[in-house]
Amino acid sequence: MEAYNHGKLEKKWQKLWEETGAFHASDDYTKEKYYALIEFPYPSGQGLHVGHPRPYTALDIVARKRRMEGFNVLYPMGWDAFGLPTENYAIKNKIHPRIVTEQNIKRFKGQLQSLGLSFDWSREINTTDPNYYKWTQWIFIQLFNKGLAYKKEFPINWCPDCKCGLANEEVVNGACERCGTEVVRKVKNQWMMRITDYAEKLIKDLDLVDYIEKVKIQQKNWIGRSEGMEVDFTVQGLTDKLRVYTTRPDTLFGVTYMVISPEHPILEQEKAKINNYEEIIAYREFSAKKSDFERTEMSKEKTGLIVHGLSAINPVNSQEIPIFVSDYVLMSYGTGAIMAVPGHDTRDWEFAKKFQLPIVEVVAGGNIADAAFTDIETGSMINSDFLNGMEVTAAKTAISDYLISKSLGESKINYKLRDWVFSRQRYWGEPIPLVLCKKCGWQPLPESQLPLLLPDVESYEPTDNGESPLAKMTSWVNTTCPKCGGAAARETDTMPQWAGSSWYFLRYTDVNNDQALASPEALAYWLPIDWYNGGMEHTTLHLLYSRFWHKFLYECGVVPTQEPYQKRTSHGMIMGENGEKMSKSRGNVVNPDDIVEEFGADTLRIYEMFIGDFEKSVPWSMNGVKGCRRFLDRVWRLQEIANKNKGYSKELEASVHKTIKKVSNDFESLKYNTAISAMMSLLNEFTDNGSITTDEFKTFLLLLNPVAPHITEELWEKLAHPGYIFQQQWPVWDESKTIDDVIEIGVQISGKVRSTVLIPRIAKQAEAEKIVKSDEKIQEWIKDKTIVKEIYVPGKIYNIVVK
RNA sequence: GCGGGUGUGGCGGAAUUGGCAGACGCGCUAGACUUAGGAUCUAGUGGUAGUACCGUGGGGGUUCAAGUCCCUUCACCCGCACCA
Repeated sequence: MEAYNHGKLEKKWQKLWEETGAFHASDDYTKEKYYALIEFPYPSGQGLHVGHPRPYTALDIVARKRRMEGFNVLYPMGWDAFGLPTENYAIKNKIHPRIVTEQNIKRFKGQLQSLGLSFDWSREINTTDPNYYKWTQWIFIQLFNKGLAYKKEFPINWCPDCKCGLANEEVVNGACERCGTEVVRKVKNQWMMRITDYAEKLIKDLDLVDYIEKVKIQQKNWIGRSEGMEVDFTVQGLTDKLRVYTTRPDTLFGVTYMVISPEHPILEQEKAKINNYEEIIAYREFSAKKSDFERTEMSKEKTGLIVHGLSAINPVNSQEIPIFVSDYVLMSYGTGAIMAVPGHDTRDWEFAKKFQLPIVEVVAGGNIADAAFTDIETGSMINSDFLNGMEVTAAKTAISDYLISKSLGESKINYKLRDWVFSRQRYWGEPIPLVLCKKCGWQPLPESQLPLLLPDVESYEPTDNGESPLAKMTSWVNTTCPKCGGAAARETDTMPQWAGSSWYFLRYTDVNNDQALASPEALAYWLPIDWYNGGMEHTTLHLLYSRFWHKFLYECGVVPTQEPYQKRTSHGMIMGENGEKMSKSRGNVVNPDDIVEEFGADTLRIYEMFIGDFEKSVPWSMNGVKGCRRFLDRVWRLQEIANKNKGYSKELEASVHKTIKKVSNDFESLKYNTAISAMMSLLNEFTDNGSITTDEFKTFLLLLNPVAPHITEELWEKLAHPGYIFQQQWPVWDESKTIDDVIEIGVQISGKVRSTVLIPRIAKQAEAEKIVKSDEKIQEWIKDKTIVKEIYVPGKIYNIVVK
């Protein structure tokens, strides 16, 4: 028997798969389809990380199994190639980002192909390809035409190092997600996406899909829906009311002051009446200078000051109350003004303590001298006139009805979700296909002028004044208005990286279409994506953005489904051997190329699937890799004990059927580790048995094939089975054969296992009792004891309680 | 602070409805074969003081029976963070 030469054999089969187009999805729309998708990678300069193959292999297993089950499978791959790291690298090394991207993709693709992943490479896409981003631009124009893309003066998160604006989602702990620099506020004129219009649908339609629960919860938390009321407070001497948002209208009688945000417009409007206006402006500037991080840090200590000259009237008890300015009230949420109920809101309580404001108890049940009582489950209303004695929920309804009937307020739903800042002042992104005409305003390019190509520039370095590098290209910027033909200027900001990834899964269905982003037939056939796997870090960014675009395209009649992804799962990270995150600086990075070279792709694939719970982070283990290689060596040596007999032998039949069942089920439910352990166990039985039939060997190879496609293909060929293994049928199990007639059950004495007995699975109480009591050990245990009770659970346990 | 999650051998991890805790793999120990072994094979491997007892973060409870259910408590991880 020749040795298991993984290098030679893996290349051989990869070449054959490629030449025969083995994994190309068919355009035969009459077959039952299956669309499996993994998040396409950003082709970074570092090359593939051992974390990448984990999800790719997991869905490769599903894709390969589905093909064997007769489905027409689409399992595509592409490149999310716009983005900052490439641009930064290009600037540093004076190479055009396009060249850098090409090089990186070449490397990534070679690495992925060496893993034997069954991607349909004929459908490869690249977000930086003009034929692709033509449609990204086209979608942008549709959004613009429907008023969902708009330009706005907006204080954005600005990274002084990247010289670029960031979306809220890209700011982590007040620092830039990419480079870690502290983010500052900067007011800029930005393109925005009205994702907030879809807030309700983005929450509600989670009911239509099968996502792992934590993804749904995170999305809901991020959108942050809250139900409450807007209530009008009269300001002394003004006709305009001061409107607040509250989720606790029931505590209205406990309001002892109001707080408005330092940016609240009333301050500007009524500055004549405000005696300490200068002081307030100084406070506003002080707050504005604080970074997000400082704001968070300082949350322990409330700051602010009273607005002299303005006071408000509580609409339910006509009490006059002071108005304060404080930056704990945000202009960007609700109305930028709150009614303060220090007795029942922690922040108001802290503020009231600091400024020695009265604290009134309106919900009995807590101790408001020590802390605000915020519980809404227990407690009843006091000091609240007609609400007294009611439970909180009842009081909410009563006060709402009252306020609405008196036109003092109205019900209101608020969301934490903000509109999506869509502009980037960077070169390496999709140009925004709009021009600004002095006469006609912002005008979209006609479709015939798409794609609007990213021009070659002399220098693509970001500018210090915060403008895109494209702004320097006057010959490109100056153009004519598509509407009136007059002089106009192009938008010079580019789109964020999230743009290209918000719809890429649509393009895979019909990659070469130049009439539409994909044909309606292709979309109708392939959508929705049956199984989408990706990282948890994309739950609030990519997943939300792409669902938003998809919903928009659904309303435009472009796509046939409300939701893009039917099922979403998520994988855990692979950590370094020392349990820390893999990074160059920690020196614990494992390069997949080295593993493929030394042990083979099949070993790497098995290892990454066997390493642990797919959803959890796990440390890398070189010894674990070796163990998986040993397993494949033993699989290879099965040749030595294979005989020519057909069918399953009596000794192994039950185990084979059980293993088919376990592996089939586990592959469907993210339990790749136990599927592999089941195959290892079967292999152990095979070797213990000393001989296996052709059919036992065949079944084993078929089960292993999705995980270890190369070695199984080779052994299939060596055994002279007809065809290729990837064309075979997935094995089926006979349920009746998985059930043993005689089983071993534990026998307990007073709840402790003292012996085991072999017993017919369907044995009745009397029969079981006879078998159990003839067991020597048990006889010893029950000797001289009184049997109090006997419990027999067929197939499980026999318990004798003695005294 | 809020939301979500996790605690099981030396390590990664298994354990349908409560029903033999530790599958499978690593590591370790002994032996075999070897000039040699980081190869392969065989046997063993939760702890302890060897027929027993103790063991699933800690404490309490329900039950004939608890890793699994209930109460309580601790530790760690992830996400959000003044969202009224």
